[in-house]
Amino acid sequence: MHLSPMVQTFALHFGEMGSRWGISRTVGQMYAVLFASPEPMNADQIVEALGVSRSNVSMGLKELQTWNLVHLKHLPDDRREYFTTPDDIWEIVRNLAEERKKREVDPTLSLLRDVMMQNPTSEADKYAQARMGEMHDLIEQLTGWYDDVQKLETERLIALLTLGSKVQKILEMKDRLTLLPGSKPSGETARGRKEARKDTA
Amino acid sequence: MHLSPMVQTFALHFGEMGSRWGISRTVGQMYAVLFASPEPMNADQIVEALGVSRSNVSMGLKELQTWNLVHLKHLPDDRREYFTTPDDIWEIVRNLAEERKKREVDPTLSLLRDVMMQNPTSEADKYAQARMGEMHDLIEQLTGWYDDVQKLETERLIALLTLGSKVQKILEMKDRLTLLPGSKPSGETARGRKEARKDTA
DNA sequence: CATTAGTTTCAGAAATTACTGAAATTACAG
DNA sequence: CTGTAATTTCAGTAATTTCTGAAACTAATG
Repeated sequence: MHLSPMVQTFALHFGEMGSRWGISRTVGQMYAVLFASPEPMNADQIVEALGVSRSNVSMGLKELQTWNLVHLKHLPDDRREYFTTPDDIWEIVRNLAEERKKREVDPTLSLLRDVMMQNPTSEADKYAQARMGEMHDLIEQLTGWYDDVQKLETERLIALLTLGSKVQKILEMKDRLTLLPGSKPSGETARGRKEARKDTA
Repeated sequence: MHLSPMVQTFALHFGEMGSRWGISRTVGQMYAVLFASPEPMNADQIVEALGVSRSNVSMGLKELQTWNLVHLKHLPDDRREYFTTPDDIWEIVRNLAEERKKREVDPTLSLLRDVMMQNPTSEADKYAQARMGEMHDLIEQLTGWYDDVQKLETERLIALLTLGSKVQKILEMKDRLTLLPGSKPSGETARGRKEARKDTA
């Protein structure tokens, strides 16, 4: 590995983490190196940096591209391909979430929906089905929130996260205010959803 | 596999998903079976259900326990150990998140903090360090939100998620109201954070 | 259109991870 | 204690995943 100690530490750790999240160690390291590099890098520079085979880098880059985690660049008077990571780190998180949703969450939801259509052949199956219904609803709840929030610009998203559960306080406050003209309390929407669940189960 | 077609479908899919998230196929299947079972199950029942070796189940159960994903039960007049998954499915998500945070996020934060203390030996390192700083801040932002929200009871959490980005609307509304007495707009906290970032970079 | 730089593919090798059966351990009952 | 049921450990094997080098492909260059 021809890397400064700092980047090396980072790359090794990131590779380790990658391997716990379904990405191979080397691909994780490759991403770390690209992420930390001030300039776009070509495949040979990555080979140089990590001491792995050229073909391995080629495959890794291909994988990173399918995850939308790197951008392809071309430098003038150089026909090699250069790669970078997005400048806005939140974009990275968004792309990652988007891709995992597409690959893992959506198929799971679809399978759970299918199962909900079948009719159970035993008491145990009936229970299993109800349980899967719970899981289906939970995933929908989470992805619904995600879809909603995903659209926000980085600035707004950060504001929302910083707020965290303090929203509750503001909601109460809003309730106190809006209750005056006799409108519905804001907990309503959530409770409505919960009730819907029971019909399905 | 001695399972109803419904649970079998579920278990196979869940095993597949598990393997993409750093859990072995079999452990994923084991969890699916436990999750879908109306009654607590003992190790031999899982062996029976999935057709894997007894020792494999033993190890799998141990792993699930280290993740806090199963509860141990004892039935009267039976000294075998029985296992269940929590009734509240949100508890499962919480435990999972908690454990992953402990194992992956916290060490990463700690490493990033260490790197921030070092002094860079080159321009490239300087950039790398700034980049890691961005990552550090992002993770802290996310885990801060998580820590905050994690404490909420299931009901409240669902309400919050259902609200999603609509909070923004309410914030604006709140701003309009609280601006009257001349107090600060609520975007403040987030923007303050962002500025802090730049000092570090 | 031949040469060459750059990239990808792919079959087999290497490394890692998962699984098994046998032996060891634990923990309870008589 | 002794015997037995339940569980765990672990060394070896099987299966899977990752990685490599050689060959094939692609496309720009003179």
